[in-house]
Amino acid sequence: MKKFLFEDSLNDPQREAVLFREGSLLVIAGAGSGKTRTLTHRVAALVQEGVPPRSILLLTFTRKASTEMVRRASELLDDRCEKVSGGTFHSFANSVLRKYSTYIGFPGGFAIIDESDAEDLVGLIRKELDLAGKERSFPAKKTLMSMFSRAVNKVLPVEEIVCNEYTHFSSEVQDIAAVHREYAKRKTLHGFLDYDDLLVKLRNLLTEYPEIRERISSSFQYIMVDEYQDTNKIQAEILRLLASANRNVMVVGDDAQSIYSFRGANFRNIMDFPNLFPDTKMIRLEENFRSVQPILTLTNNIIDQAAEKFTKKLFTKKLAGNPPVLVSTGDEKAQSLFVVNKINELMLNGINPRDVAVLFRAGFHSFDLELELNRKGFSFNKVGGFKFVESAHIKDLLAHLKVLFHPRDRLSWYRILALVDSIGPKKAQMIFETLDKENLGYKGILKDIFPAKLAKPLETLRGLYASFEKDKLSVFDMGEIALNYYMPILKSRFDDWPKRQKDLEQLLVIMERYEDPREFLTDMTLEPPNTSSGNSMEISSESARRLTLSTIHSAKGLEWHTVFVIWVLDGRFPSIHAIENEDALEEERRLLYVAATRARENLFFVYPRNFYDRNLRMIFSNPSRFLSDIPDDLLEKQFLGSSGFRRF
DNA sequence: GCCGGTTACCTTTTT
DNA sequence: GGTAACCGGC
Repeated sequence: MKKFLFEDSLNDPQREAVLFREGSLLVIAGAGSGKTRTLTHRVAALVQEGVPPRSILLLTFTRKASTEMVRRASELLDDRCEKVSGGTFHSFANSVLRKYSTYIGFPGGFAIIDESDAEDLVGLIRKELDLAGKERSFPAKKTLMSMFSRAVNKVLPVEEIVCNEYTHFSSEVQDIAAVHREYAKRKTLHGFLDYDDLLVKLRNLLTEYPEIRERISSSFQYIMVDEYQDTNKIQAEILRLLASANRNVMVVGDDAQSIYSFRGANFRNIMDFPNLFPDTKMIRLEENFRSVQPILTLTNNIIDQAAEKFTKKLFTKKLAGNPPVLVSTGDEKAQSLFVVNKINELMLNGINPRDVAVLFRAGFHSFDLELELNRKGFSFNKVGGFKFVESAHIKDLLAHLKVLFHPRDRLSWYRILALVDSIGPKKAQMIFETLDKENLGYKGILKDIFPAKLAKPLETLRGLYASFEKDKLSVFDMGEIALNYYMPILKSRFDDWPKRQKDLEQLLVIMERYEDPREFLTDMTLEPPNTSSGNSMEISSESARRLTLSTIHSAKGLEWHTVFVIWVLDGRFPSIHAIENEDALEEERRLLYVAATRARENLFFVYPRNFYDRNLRMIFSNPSRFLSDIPDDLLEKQFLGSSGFRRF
C-alpha cells in the first residue's frame, strides 16, 4: 500500500486506525487523544488513495464538527475532501427522506418542526381532549413531549416510559397514550416530522424497502461516525442498515464522555457496537496530547470514582504544569469577580482571550458573569443555552415565510393569524380550515372567501401575501418584506422591541447567505445558530478573538489553554434534579469530566459558598460532591471572601 | 370571542 | 426576570 502522506505525524494506534480499511472498527478515544486528528487523517488518506469523496460518509454530532473536520482534511490534502458526504444523523435523514418522501407517506413533502412547535401541537391536542382539568394534574405539554421523545429514542412504548420514569403520572397513562396517538395522527395530517421522526422514518425506509437500502448503502464505501457514545438505539440501527452493503464502518467515541442520556443515548451502547458488527476490531487511544499531568491526574481521579469502571487510563508526556484549583467564594458576585479578575490577569500575561473558556451546567448560570464582563468591557461569545430561533419574534417572522412553502402548516398559520388584530384562536381556526379545505395556502388569503367581517382585519395580511406573488424574490427580499410587515406588530407587542429588531436584522444577514428559501428554513430548524455574542454589532473578525462562555454540552470536543468551570456547587452541579437518581448522578459526573478535560494548562473550579435559590427555596453551600473528597495535593483549595456590595 | 392585565411558576443539557 | 396559564371587562 502506498504510504499515506502524513503517516509519520501519528502515533501507533492513531496510524493503525487511519490505515484500517475493510471491515468494522471501534476506536475508543480518550479525551484529548487525537480523535478528530485521526478522523481527518483517515478521510484525507482515503481520498488520496482514490476513494470518491462522495462515497465517504462522515456522521457527526453537530454540523460545526462536520465542516471543521472536512476543512482540516482539505488542509491536509486538497479540496477534493470538501465533497465528502457529511452532517448530523438528522440532516442526513432529512436529505434522504426528501428524495423518498412518497415512500414514507408524505407525497406532498414535509416540514420539520422543532421542539417548541412539537410542544405547541401537543398542547393543542391536550386542550382539545380536555385533559387539563383543575382538580387533575395532567402533565404539561413539555412533559408530554419529553415522554414521547424518550419512548422513541429508547425504542420503548410510551406506557412503559410513563410507568418507569414518570411514576407520579402512572395513573394517567391511558390518556397520555391517547395524546401520543393523536399527536402521531396530526403530524401525518399536516405533513410534519419532528426531530425523532427523521430518525424513525429513515430507519423504516431502509428496513421496508430493500432496494432503496441497497442503493443507498452501496453508494457509501466507507462510513465514519464521531461521538458514538452519544448515539442511541435508532441511530445504531440506521448505521447497521447504511453499512449493509460494504460493511466498512468506523466509529469513534469515549464511553466516559457520554452526556446525552436525555436523548436516549446510553454509554453502554458503544460497547454493544461489536454485537452490531461481528469481527469488529478495537483500537484504544490512550495518550492524551492536551492536558498537563496535574490536570490529567485530577480528571483520571474524577472518572475513577464512577460507579461503573471505564476501560482505559490516559497518560501524557506533558509532565510539568499548574495544579487545578478549587476556589470557594463568598457569594455569586464574588464568583463572577474572581473569574473576571483572573481573566484580566491572564490577558496581562499575554494569553489570548480566545484561549480562555468559562463552562457551566446550564445556560442561565452565566447571567451574572455576563453582566460583570460587560461592565469591565470584555466581549465574549456565548454558546449553548439560549436558542435564538426559539424566541417569539424570530418564530413569528419565520412563520410568515414557512406557509409559503408548506400551506398545511397549521401551527404557523395559527401563529400568523393570532398576530392580526381582533383575530383569536377561534377565528384563526376557522380561517385555517377554509384555507386547508381547498389546499389553497397563502393564495387563499388573497381570495374573497371569508365572511365580510374579516375583510378589514385581514387587509394588511393580504397586502403581505400579495407582495410575495412577485417573481424572482431572493431569500433576503422575502425576509425584508416579512420584516416590514412585522415591524408594527413587534413594536406594539414588545417593550424591548429595539433589541428584538436587532435580532431580526441579524436573521436577514443569515438569509443573505442562502439561495433557496426552503434550505434556509430547514437549516433554521435542523442546525440553528446557537451562538450569541455580547455585542452582536461587532464584525466577525473580532468575534474570533473573543473569550468563550459555553454550556458543557456545547463545549464537547473543544479545548482551551485556560478553563473555568463555575457553579461547581452541590445542588447545581450535580443538578438537584439528578441527585435522586443514580444513573443521572453518574451522568453528572461524566459531564464534570468532560468539562475538566477541556483544559490544556490551567483549570479552575469555582463555587459560591453562600447561595440561596429563590425558586427552590433552598440554600446551597457545599462544593460539588465530585470534588469535595479529592486530596489537596491533586486539587488546590482557595478560600475567598464575599464581594460586599461593590458597584461602580 | 377577543384582549389586557393579573398571577404562578419555573429554568438542565440539544438535534 | 420572562412567559404561560388564568380571569374579568368589553
